[in-house]
Amino acid sequence: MAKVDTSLVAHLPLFEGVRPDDLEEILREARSARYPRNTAIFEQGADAQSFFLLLHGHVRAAKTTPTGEQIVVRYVAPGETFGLAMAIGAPHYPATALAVDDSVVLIWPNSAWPRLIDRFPAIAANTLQTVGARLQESHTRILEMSTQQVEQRVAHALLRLAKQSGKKLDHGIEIDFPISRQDIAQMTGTTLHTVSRILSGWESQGLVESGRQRIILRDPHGIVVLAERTADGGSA
Amino acid sequence: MAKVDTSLVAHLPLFEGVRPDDLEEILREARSARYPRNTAIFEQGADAQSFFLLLHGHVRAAKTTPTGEQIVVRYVAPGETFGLAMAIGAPHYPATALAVDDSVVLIWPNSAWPRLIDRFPAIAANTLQTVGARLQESHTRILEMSTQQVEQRVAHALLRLAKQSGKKLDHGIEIDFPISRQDIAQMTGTTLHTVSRILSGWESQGLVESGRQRIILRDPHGIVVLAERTADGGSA
DNA sequence: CCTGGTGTTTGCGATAGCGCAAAACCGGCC
DNA sequence: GGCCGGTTTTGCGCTATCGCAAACACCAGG
Repeated sequence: MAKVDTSLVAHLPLFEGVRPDDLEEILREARSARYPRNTAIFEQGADAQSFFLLLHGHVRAAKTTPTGEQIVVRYVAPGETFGLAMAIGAPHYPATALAVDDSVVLIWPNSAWPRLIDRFPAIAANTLQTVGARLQESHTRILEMSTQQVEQRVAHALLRLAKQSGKKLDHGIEIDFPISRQDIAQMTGTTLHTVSRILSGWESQGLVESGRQRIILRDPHGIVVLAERTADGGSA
Repeated sequence: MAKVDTSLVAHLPLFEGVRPDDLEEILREARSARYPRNTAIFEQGADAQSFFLLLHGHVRAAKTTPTGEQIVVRYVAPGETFGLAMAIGAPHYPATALAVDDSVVLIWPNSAWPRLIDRFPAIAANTLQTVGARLQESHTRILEMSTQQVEQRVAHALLRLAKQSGKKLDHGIEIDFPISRQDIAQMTGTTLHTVSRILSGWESQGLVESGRQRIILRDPHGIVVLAERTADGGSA
């Protein structure tokens, strides 16, 4: 197994405040693995045995109900951790992680966690911050679902994706991994049909350009405007 | 200011793994305060200067949109922490905290936080667990809002409240603080009108008994059944 | 080049729940 | 004991969005 260069990960929030030689020790406890597109990294409900740091690619974390409906909890971008079940005291993974693109991850056994935070308290503090940030995002999402209509929610979702994983183009921003109408529906609490209708509408207004599992924001600012619309159409 | 007896708080999750004499030192850094019913403890957007531990009473954390709509993020029960903005790296409180009942809290200045987690790493770990638990709850809530209809969401909300803050009665469980239809609407992403209709319906079926800011679950099991209903009425 | 399969578009009816409005209720305060 | 303000109840029309169904488009593989 190839050794991971510390310089690749030293700047990540997770390791802020960790000394370089400590970092080397930390990385020695991890192994790396590659997951091809559309393979599962772990399944919801499985015993949580490891936690992960995404190096390359994109991972979708999704939760499934007993009746089979799914929601997307989040998309993981390179540099972010996921599968932190142990850190937050859960014995099982609360969601399923799927590589939506060929992905490379670092994997630590859960048994390493107590030792890590004991020796490097900064890691606990950093993790607390990122989990806290995710909590805030969740609350924002709940707020949106409670108070906004579908079109605005979709707009917000796309803007967040563009910010997190957007590739700047000559004219516009492309979301940098395969994402379907269904995925967006599962992020915003609606159906793929409604998402499709909305995107079609936006496309005819030149706001976006999209196709099979591919979305380009041609007019990000226009989408921001949509996202912030109060609710009254405003079409004089 | 009266000194806080360590035995009152020693068993709380926050202090798990902290030695009794350390605990005393920790408590010395806090002051306590009393907030009468319906007074604000802090406002959304204000500089986060302190974090809190609720000793008695009940606190509602709510988020407001720019346009004035509100959602209830959670109800804080005695023994729980709130206002952890600093711990999660936020310079401002992301929500407003209101004492919904006469409440007593311990208050630490944020400046104490770095020192605390430095000297007592268990506190960081414990906080990570509770924040993680809240994150999971948020995800569950998002899942519910995405996949269930209003009646089921209200059922789930009441059950959670009953579990967290229910007072056992001879026959039924009473939610132990004043809560209005509007509050429940803001927890479930609906309107007070719809909540009122639902509770009226349940009342006529003997499932609940309720009045002004007061709810008693007379048949908790019946509500569980409702909460788990797939969606098809089933009235054949 | 053809074919299968997944993802997308679109039409059309059905409806859960909203939004507004008005009335009834309730509890505490003066 | 009566008044006042917040809370709750209820009616009624409306509409955003779902749900189903069918037709399409596109990519990958053979």
